[in-house]
Amino acid sequence: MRISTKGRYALIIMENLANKYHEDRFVRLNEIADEEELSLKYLEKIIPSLKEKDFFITSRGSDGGYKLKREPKDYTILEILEASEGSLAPVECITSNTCNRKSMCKSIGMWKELDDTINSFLDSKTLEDLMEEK
Amino acid sequence: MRISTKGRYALIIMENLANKYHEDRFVRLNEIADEEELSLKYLEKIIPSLKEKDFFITSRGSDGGYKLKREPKDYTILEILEASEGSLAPVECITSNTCNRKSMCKSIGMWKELDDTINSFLDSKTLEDLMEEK
DNA sequence: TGTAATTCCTACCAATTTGGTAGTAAAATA
DNA sequence: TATTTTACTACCAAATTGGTAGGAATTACA
Repeated sequence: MRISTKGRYALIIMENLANKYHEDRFVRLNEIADEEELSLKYLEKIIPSLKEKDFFITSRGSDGGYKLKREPKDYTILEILEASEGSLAPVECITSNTCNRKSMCKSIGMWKELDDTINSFLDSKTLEDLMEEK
Repeated sequence: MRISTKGRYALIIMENLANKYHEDRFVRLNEIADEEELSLKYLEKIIPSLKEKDFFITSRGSDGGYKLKREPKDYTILEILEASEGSLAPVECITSNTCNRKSMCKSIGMWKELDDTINSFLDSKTLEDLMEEK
């Protein structure tokens, strides 16, 4: 039941930008890739899902880059992970309703409780919490 | 962050046997496959990881099959899922210690808390809870 | 006006994981 | 000995994961 690199790297991008929030400048993705020792090209592929959720202000061209739109405390870890990974639901039937064992399934209630547990934990954590961690 | 069919089907096998616990007989895997509308051959592949944890008493040959060793209330959902899926840790570094970003990582504390949250929830649920669900 | 730097976009790809199937050996019962 | 069942091993196709590559669009600056 793993979070993939997509979600983990998305969190790293956001956390890197959070630490530079008060510098009020556009941060190049290459700067993040260098500092975090990750591939620029791969980070480029993770960015669109975050941008879609309106997480940052971007500037293209020379001197362009990214900066957070809101304050770090106003991003929950849940919304960042859901943006990059999709739903975190432990079983598909919670979100999709397409299971044909539904009538006989005795586990669905437990899975829903687990999903709620995970979601409410991640919804209670913000980017700021990660910054204070260090 | 999905539980795979291995874990879900393991739970189904265990829950099926739990409902027949008081019948005190060996239940053929084919009976479970039929009732749950799952492939016998695939269930056969899930069984060894459960057997390894000493979850049931087995009998081979004609009239053979499986029955639970302990009472349903004495199996936690956590141990069943861990037996079939391996660790449920949301990131590898919690269990393996092989991450080279470790010194700079600001998320590890949060991941550990999430792991604890998931584990303690699943440790609080037993096979019996699933039976009462229906 | 041209050049460099940067985001944005699309296509490709190898390795791993997932979700199985198939066949046969070993054991137990009748 | 025949039948039934678990136990074991090998194989396999499709999807997912974790990338790489290349170029177009956009902007700042000399």
